[in-house]
Amino acid sequence: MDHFDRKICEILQTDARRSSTDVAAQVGLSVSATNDRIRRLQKQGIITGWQARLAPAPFAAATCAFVLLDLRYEGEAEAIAALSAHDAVQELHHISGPHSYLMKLRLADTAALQRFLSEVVKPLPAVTRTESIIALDTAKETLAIAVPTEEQEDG
Amino acid sequence: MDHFDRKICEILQTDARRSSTDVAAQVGLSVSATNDRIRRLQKQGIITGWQARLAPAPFAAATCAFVLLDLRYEGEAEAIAALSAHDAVQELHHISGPHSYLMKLRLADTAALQRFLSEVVKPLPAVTRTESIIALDTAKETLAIAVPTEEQEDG
DNA sequence: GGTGAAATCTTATACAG
DNA sequence: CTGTATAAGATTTCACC
Repeated sequence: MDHFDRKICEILQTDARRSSTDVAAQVGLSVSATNDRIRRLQKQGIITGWQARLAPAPFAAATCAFVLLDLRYEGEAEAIAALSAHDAVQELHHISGPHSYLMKLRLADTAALQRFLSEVVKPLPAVTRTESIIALDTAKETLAIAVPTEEQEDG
Repeated sequence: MDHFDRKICEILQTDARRSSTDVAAQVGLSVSATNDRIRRLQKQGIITGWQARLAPAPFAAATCAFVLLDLRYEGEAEAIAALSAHDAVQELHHISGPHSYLMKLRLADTAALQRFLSEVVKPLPAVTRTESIIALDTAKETLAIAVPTEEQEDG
């Protein structure tokens, strides 16, 4: 993980379809060295995947909601596995504070949220309570992380 | 937006680097038709971007936190713009319920969170109160949305 | 580690059917 | 939309530093 790797990651995070020729020119390495590094970054698990971002609206996923979950210990693992398997569930975090988990959902509308809660979440025996928060508007939504330009003590 | 478009989106959401030849073979169209569709999907704003997913740990972004923000109306827009500009801020949603906004952060550690709150969030005049939630463990984290196989009344 | 160039493979464009 | 042809461009491989 040197300066070149970070620059490659930064470029590909923004535009995964940039050609190696292009990336090579921007980072100041040869095409073959750049390709080697991209392959190595994938193998090391630093680049974990390549995805096209899709607009939610055309796929009936315009409504974003967060659900705070209270869980009892018995059945917790099963509940988390079941929820993670749903493709309406975009995020599922075990959290600090009074609630157990925070779940982010993408659904067609509030009716679909109601259906998801009553048909998927409520039937899980571990779930004792839920608290839903609707996202009225989203100012920012990305998985991109900051790629520092200077060296760090990680990786 | 027909069956072919949805299948193309589904494939590219999972692997943005799949070659057109590959995608064409999987959806059952010619390479030229597939390329035309990919270009059209981008132009229509259905495919909004291409990104490499990066592992947070090697970039000192291993800590994920959610911050509930209470804002007063004056200066709200400026505060949201300022927070959105930060690359530690991955998500920023205007939400229903007692709090105004929900913000998702990725930072090196809790010390960095403390610094972000005191140096970036607290100085914003619109912010009246914050409540931080630390993600102890993340079971699922994706921006992928469900691509229904059947026709829908959207787009 | 890196380079550069040839060989191979992929993609883009255009057009006939 | 399919299929083909051609041109442009990308990737891989390899000899060499």
